[in-house]
Parts: sequence; structure tokens; C-alpha cells
Amino acid sequence: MDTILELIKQSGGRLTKTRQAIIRLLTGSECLLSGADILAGLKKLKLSPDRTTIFRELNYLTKLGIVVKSSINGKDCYEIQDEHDHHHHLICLNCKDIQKVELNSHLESQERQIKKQTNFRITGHALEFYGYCIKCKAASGK
Amino acid sequence: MDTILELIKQSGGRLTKTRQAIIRLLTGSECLLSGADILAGLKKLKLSPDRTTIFRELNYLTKLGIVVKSSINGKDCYEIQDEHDHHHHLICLNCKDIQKVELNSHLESQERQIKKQTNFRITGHALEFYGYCIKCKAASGK
DNA sequence: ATAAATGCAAAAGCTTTGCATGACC
DNA sequence: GGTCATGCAAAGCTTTTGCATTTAT
Repeated sequence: MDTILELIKQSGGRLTKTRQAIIRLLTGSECLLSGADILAGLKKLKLSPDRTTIFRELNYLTKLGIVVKSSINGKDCYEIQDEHDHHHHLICLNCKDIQKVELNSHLESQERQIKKQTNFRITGHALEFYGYCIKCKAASGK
Repeated sequence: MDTILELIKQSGGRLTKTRQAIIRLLTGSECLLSGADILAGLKKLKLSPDRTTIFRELNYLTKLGIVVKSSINGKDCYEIQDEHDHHHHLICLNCKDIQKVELNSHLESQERQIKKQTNFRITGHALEFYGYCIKCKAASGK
């Protein structure tokens, strides 16, 4: 958290209320948040910035590498970049619920392999499993 | 290809020109195609259906399980569902180019593990690596 | 003949841009 | 005081919906 604020100041950014609240929301979240999720979270904190501000902020944080952006169901979703918390997501095709899942995966070694083979510089990855959560299994037609 | 057409007929669907052309485009494609990509491909074949038709068609094929939909850069992208061709994607953050990559991955066994642990019914997954392709490495600020 | 597919117009979501105003350091 | 951040209005892009018409079987 402190390193994040440091990074922002270093790059000439300011520590506004909204910015700090957004970072706190993302840091505290167990899962991916959309622009709308962030907006809802801020309202609970008695902050009501314009949607424009949210998106500008999220793009700003993405460019600084503080958050990671991914696309789910046509929406941009964001989460804090954290080398140590390595997880992925289960996305229900019926209720659109997203849940976190931990994998003891070999993705890191595979990334190294890909780098060698393709010369592509990998800066991150997203792994999403699609299907039906417990509640929606019935609705899925088996 | 024949099994696909069979599946469509069985479910009461018709084999229209556009539908067949879309399936051929997706079957022939090395990579994920967006709605706009499909539209462009059809124009080359002297077909110019409305955008609406494309999206309706892609949703239809998705529901039948013939194609798989995923979200990339805020756009819905589609590819033919193929159990045997198991690959993933490298997405350049700069030029948005998508390239295919083959992984000798352990994802299948991990899917089984997740099923046990969470009771989530997994029907598919998407693995995307983000970063910078060879051409764009320079533009990325190293 | 019947049900499915299409085109067109319109709207709905989500995200971005431009510009003037206001806030942080 | 200068630069960064914000709000508002408007536009952009992708996708969806409704309805009347056409087409495949």
C-alpha cells in the first residue's frame, strides 16, 4: 500500500481522496472489480465521483502497473497487481458470478518457455474457467 | 464441419448462406475473431449481412456449443470449440495483436481438481498472456 | 405453411474525449 | 501558480431488442 502511494508520488501523481479510496477498494477486494463495482463501493464511502473519473483513474493505475485490467463478459475488470497472490477465476455462465481459485500452477515456467520460443515479452496473464456454479448447476440443463 | 451442420439441423436450425460462411470463417481461422472481424470476412465473400445478424448468429452458435466466446479488450471474440486443438493466446498490449500459442499444459488435471474442491461445473477455460510482441517491444519502454 | 432468419431503426451498455472548472503540492 | 484531477456534456463503440419482412424447409 505504501509502495503504491510512493509510486504515484514519484510519477507526479497526487493523492486525492478518490484515488486513495479506489486503491483501498481494490486492495481490500477478494475479486475482480468493474467500473460499476468501484462506483458502488465509493458511494458506500460517501464519495460520488463521476463515472468519467473512475475510468480515468483505473486507466491511470493500469498504466502505472498498479492494477491489472482484464475483460470479462464485455466489461473491463480490475484487480491489484500482486506477484505473491497468484490466483485465477471461476466465472458462472448463468449468474455471472466470479469466484477466486488458487492454483499451484506451472504457469511461471511456461511463461519462461513462451518467452524463449516467441520472443513475446509477457507482463501478465489471465486464466479464467467458465462453467456453472453450484447454485446454477440446475439451471444449466445438467 | 459435417457434425456441426448436423447439430444445427437437429436443433431446428437452417443452413443459410450467411450461417455457413460464418462457420467456415471460424473454422478456417487461426485465431479469435470479433464481430467486426467476421463482418469483414463476409464482405470479402461478397456477403454483406447486417451487424445484427452477425451477433445473433454468434450467440446462436455459442448457445449450441459450436463456438466459444471470450472477452478481449472489451470485445466479444469467438472461436470454434475444438477439444483436440488446445491452445491459448498472446495479446499485445500495444498493437492489440492476438497470436496463438500451444501449451503442453496441465490444465485438464487442474480442472478436475477444481471440480472436486469447489463443485463448480467447468465447461471451458480461457488463458491469455498479456505483454508486448516483438514489433512493439521497443514501444513498451523495454 | 410454418417457423426461422434477416434488415432496419432504435436503444442500451460501457468507455472515452474535449473543455472549462476546481483542487492539490 | 502551475499542474494535475474533476465534472459535465457529448460522442464512440460494441452489442441487444422490437418489429415487420423475407426465406428456408
